[in-house]
Amino acid sequence: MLDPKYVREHETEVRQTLENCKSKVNISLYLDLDRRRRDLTISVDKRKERLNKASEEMGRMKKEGQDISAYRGKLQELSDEIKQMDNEISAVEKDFHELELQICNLPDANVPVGGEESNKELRKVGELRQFDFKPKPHEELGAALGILDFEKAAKVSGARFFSLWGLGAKLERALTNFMLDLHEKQGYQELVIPHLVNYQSMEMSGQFPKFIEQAFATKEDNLYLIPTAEVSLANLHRGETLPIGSLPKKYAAYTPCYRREAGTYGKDTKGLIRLHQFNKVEMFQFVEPEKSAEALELLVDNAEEVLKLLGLPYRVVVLATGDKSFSSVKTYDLEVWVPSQNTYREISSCSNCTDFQSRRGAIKFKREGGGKPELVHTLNGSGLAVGRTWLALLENYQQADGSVVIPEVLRPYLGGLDIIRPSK
RNA sequence: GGAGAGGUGGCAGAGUGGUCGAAUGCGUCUGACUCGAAAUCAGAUUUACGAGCAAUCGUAACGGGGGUUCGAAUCCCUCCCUCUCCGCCA
Repeated sequence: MLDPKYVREHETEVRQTLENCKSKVNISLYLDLDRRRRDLTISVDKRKERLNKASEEMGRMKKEGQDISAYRGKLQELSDEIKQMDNEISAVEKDFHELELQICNLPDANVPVGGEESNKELRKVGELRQFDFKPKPHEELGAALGILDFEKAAKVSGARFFSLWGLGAKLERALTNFMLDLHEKQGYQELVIPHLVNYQSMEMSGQFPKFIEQAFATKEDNLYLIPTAEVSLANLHRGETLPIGSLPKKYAAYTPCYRREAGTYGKDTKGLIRLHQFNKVEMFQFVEPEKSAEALELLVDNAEEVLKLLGLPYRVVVLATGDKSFSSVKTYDLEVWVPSQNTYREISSCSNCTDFQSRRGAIKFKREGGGKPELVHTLNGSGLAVGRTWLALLENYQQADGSVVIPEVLRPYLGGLDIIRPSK
């Protein structure tokens, strides 16, 4: 959510930046509703003042023992008028709020303008391995190794679900533990948090109302399965004023993520790339406003560290205005090399949401010398999507015979195992 | 799932129709006293929106929403949440 005052005072700039995001929000209507809301408030407040004064007077008279029965009902008309105006204001505010929820965060000035095609690669890290055989896709490798099975998962749940077996499951757990341990060293507190959240939480983090069709929902309880731990983490401090000394707050949590993937029929139908349920380790930060830009760079660094230690080649991309996340001012994607597809695929997304989420969730802090509470800035980043890490590892570390070498850093998490071989 | 209790300011805790945005205590901050500190004394101490250059003023908020009334923290309806006991359960 944007600051209405800011939109009011920077109309031209807001219009331009939203245009760059291909946001179709009617800013004229927004400003008009904002104006009406304020005009109505001014005139109803004047009436309320009159009513309050008169009511107080009656209270005083009654206390002095005077008979006020003659006045009873005299203020009815004014009271009714106020009620009517309040209703009108509510209606205007409802429209305004509905509109304001559709506006994405304004992109940072140095974010490239345009759609997906304008995303800008910043750097490539790690050597691409030269295979002396044709690298197999992970779904083939996994199936042959007996550690990955989509058919059985489909029997249980349907398309876009997976199951891991034996060392495959252990590898998933090893990766998760490795990531969480690393993030702890990087200063993140490990949390376990709800996977089912209420509407308000989805709205606060920016999922709703725009992406409501992408969420799995429970019919009876009005709860939603999280598409990312970001939702739960962002909402932990909703409505709180955090002590300045407690910032920055850095959290890491491992959760499954659930996505309906509506509108992606036919895309990435094979393998672990796109699923209704996958595991992810997520990092989240609450920071002081002036520190969020730098915090984003460090956050990306923290995510990159996982890939570096695992020895997986990747590249860093800054997303263009039309491709960045709805709530963010700037988003970096980390893309891991997938040999069988001969391309890089997203494995982490790191965003600075500035005060966009904290405004929706009223998350504030107070500065040292006192003063008004200010909104904190929030940042989120995957560290990493575990399933995609699993597949990248299989593909990048495969050998001609179909076995997979385990990177050094992961071996302690697998009881010293150095290679996954086909079971006989 | 059954029965009951309760949700008030940073915390504790009064307040059952009328100057109640809210007693009191604790905490916090400022000042006095002190070489300094403790103790003591005095004062201050919510947030949002709006008007104003500003001082300031207005409105709203006692879990959320609705109702009764000139007037609601207080009465009524409804939803949510928390706690206790019983049952069930990983």
